[in-house]
Amino acid sequence: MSDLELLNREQQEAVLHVDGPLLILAGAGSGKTRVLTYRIAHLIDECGVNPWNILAITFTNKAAGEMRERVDKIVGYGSESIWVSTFHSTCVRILRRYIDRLGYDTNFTIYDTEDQKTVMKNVCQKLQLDSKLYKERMLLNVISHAKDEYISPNEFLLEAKGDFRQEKIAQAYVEYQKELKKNNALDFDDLLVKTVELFQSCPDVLEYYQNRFRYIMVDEYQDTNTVQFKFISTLARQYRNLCVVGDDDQSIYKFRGANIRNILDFEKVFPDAKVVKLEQNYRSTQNILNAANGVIANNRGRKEKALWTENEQGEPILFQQFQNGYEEAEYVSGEISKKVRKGEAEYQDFAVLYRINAQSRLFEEKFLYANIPYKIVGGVNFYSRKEIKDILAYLKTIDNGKDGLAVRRIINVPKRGIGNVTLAKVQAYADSRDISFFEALEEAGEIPGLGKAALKIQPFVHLIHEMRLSLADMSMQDLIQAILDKTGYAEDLKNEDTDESEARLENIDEFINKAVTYEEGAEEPNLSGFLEEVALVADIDSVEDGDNRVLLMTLHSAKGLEFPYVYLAGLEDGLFPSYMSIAADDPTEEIEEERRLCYVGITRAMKELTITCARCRMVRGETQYNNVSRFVREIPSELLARKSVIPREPKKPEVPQNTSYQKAKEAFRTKTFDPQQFKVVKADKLDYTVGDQVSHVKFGKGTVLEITEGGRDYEVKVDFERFGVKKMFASFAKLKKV
DNA sequence: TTTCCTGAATTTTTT
DNA sequence: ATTCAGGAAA
Repeated sequence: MSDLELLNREQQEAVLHVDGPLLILAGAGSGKTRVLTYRIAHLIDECGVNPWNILAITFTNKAAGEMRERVDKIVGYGSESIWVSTFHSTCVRILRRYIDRLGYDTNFTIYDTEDQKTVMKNVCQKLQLDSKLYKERMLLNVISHAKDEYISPNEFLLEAKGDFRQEKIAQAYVEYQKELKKNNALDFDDLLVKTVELFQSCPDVLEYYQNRFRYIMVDEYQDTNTVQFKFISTLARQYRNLCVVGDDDQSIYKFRGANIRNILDFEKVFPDAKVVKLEQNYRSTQNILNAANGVIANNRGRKEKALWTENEQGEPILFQQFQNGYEEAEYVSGEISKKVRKGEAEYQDFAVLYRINAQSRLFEEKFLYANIPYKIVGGVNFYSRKEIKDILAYLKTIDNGKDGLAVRRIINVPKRGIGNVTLAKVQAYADSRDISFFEALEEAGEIPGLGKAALKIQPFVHLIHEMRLSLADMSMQDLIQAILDKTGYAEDLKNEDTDESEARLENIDEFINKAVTYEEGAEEPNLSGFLEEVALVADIDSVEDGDNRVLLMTLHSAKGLEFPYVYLAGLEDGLFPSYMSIAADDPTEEIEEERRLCYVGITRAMKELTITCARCRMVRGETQYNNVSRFVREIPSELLARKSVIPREPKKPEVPQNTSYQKAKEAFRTKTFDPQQFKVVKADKLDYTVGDQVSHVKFGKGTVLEITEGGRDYEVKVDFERFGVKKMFASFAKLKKV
C-alpha cells in the first residue's frame, strides 16, 4: 500500500495527477524516482489502472531494474506486467514482433560502433570515397545525427542537393542503410527510427500499442532526442497520459542528439500540460547544494528553479590542487583509506568522478597499491573485447545467417587459411546473385576461381550447420563450449600461454557465466534474446548494490546515482571543461553543457564533496599545464575550504607491510560486523591453495602462505618475491595461479 | 597468407 | 603512451 503522507505537497500533486500530460521538473535529489514509483502504485491501487497498460521508460537497464524493484514493494500485485525498460529495449521488443512489416527479419542483429565502422569502411570503398576527406567516424556521426533527428536517407539527399560534400555524405548514408538491411542488421539509432517508421506505416500496429500503453512515463526526459520524442508522443497521442520527469540543468547528452527543447518546450507542445516543480532536495547538505546552485547559476536560458534543503549545513567543500595527477590520486586513495580505517565509512560510500575515462588509470594504480577494493565503470566495454566479439560473431552467425559481418569476422578465426582474396571472390559471387555472404559460402563449390579454397570453406559451413541443428537441445553454456572446442579457439589460446591469452580465457569464462545467468533469469531464454541483451547493456548496469567497493566512473555514468562521499577529480580548464568545448565554434553553449555536467557531479554528493585538480598532467604522452577550472571559481568562496598544496616527500618505493596488513584486517573487521554480510555471496571457490605460486597485477609473483575463511570473503596471505608478505581479500586481489 | 614493422592517429562524454 | 592500420618481407 502506498502512503502519500511520506511525500511533500508537490510530490503528492504529481502523484495525484492522473489524466493528461504532466511535466515534472525535478531538481537533483528531489525524490523523482520516488514520485514515479508512487505514481505507478497510485494508478494501479487507487485508480484501477491495469498494470499491463503502464509503460515506464528509463535511461539504463539498471534504473529500470531499480524502479521495478521499488514498484514491486509498494504495489499490491501485478507489478510484473508493468513494462519498465529503456528506450532501446522497448523498441527492440516491438521490432522483434513486427519489423517484418518493414522488410526485415524479426531475428535481426544489432550492430555496435565497431560493426558500424566496418560497414562504413565497405561503403567508402564501394563509393570510392577518399578516406582522408571522408572519415568513417565523421560519416557515422553525421548519419547518427540525422537519425536522431529522424531524417531519412532520401530526405538527407534532398537537403544536400547542390552541395557536393553533403551529397557524398548522403550517398554514404543511402549505401550504409542498404548494407545494414542486406545483413538484416540495425544500429542503435535504427532501433528508434525503425520503430517510429513502423508506427507511421502500420496504423494497426500503432493502434495496438497505443491501446496497450495508456499511461506512459519517461524518466530523464531532458536527455531525450527528437526520434525518442516522436516515439513517445506518437504512442501517447491517443490517450494523452504522458508523464515526463526531468531536469533541464542535468541535460548532458547533447553530443548524442539529446534535444533540450523537448523539456523546455513541453508546455508548448502540450498546452494543457500540468507542470509540477520539485525543489526540495533530500540528498545533500546545505553547502553542497549551495555550491551546485552557485555553479549552475552561470547558465542562461534555464527553467526557473530554486533548490533548497532542510538538511544541515554540513562540511565545507574541500578543494585541493596538486602538482600532478599522481599526487592527486594518491591523496584520494589516502583519504579513503583513512576514513574507512577510522570506521567513518565503508568503501561503497565513496565515488571518484572524472571527465574522461583515461583518468581512471592513475586511481586504479593507487587503489591497487593501497588495497582499496574498487570498481571502474566504463572504459573498454566487456562485450567489445576481441575474444568476446569473436564468440559473439559465431553465435550471431548461428542465429542469423544474413549477418555477413559476423561471418566474415570469424571465417578465418581461428586460422583456416582463408584470406582476403578468397573472401573478395565469395563476396563478389554473393553480390552478383543477391544472396547473403553465408549462402554464398554454402555454394562455395560453384564459385568460379576459388579452386582449392572451396575445400577450406566447407568444414566451416558444415560446422555452422551442425551447430544450428543442435541448437534446440543445447544450453547456452554447451553451445559456447561447443564453439570453443570444435573450432579449437580455446585450444589456441591455451597453447599461446601468455598473460594476455590467459586474461582472454578468463574473459571467456566470465562470458559463459553471463550466458548462464541470462539463461537462468530470462523467461524464455533463447539465442536471439541473449544476443540482444548483450547488445543493449550499459556499463553502469553491472554495478550492484551491496558490493563494498569504491566506484570510479565518468560524470556521465554517475547521473542518477548518489554517494555519501564524492571526489570530483581533474577540475582543470582544458580537461573539465574540456579543451573541445573551450575551442568550439560556439563555446558558450558547449561550456554550458560542461557546466551542467559539473552540476550533476556536485549534486551526487550527500555528505562530503572533495574537489581536486593537478597543475600538470600527462595527456597523450605530453605534459600539459592546466589552470584551475573556471567551475571552481564559480563556487561561492565561503563554501570552499582550500588546502594548500602539500609538498610530497619522496615516496618510499614500497608500502610498509604491516600498514597494509592492518588496513586489510581493519576493513575485514568492519565487514564482519556488517549485518549485510549475510546477503553477500562469497567467492565460491579459489583455484589455488596454500603453497601455490600465484601472481598479482601489481605485486607480481608470490607464494600463498595461508588462506583464512572470513564471513564475507577469503583472506589470503601471500609472500611476494619483490614486495614481501601481504594479506588480501581473495575476491578483490584476483590472484592468478601460475 | 601471415607476421612483423613502422607511422599515424587518437580521447570527451554513451544507449 | 598506446593502439591501430597499412605495407613489406617471410
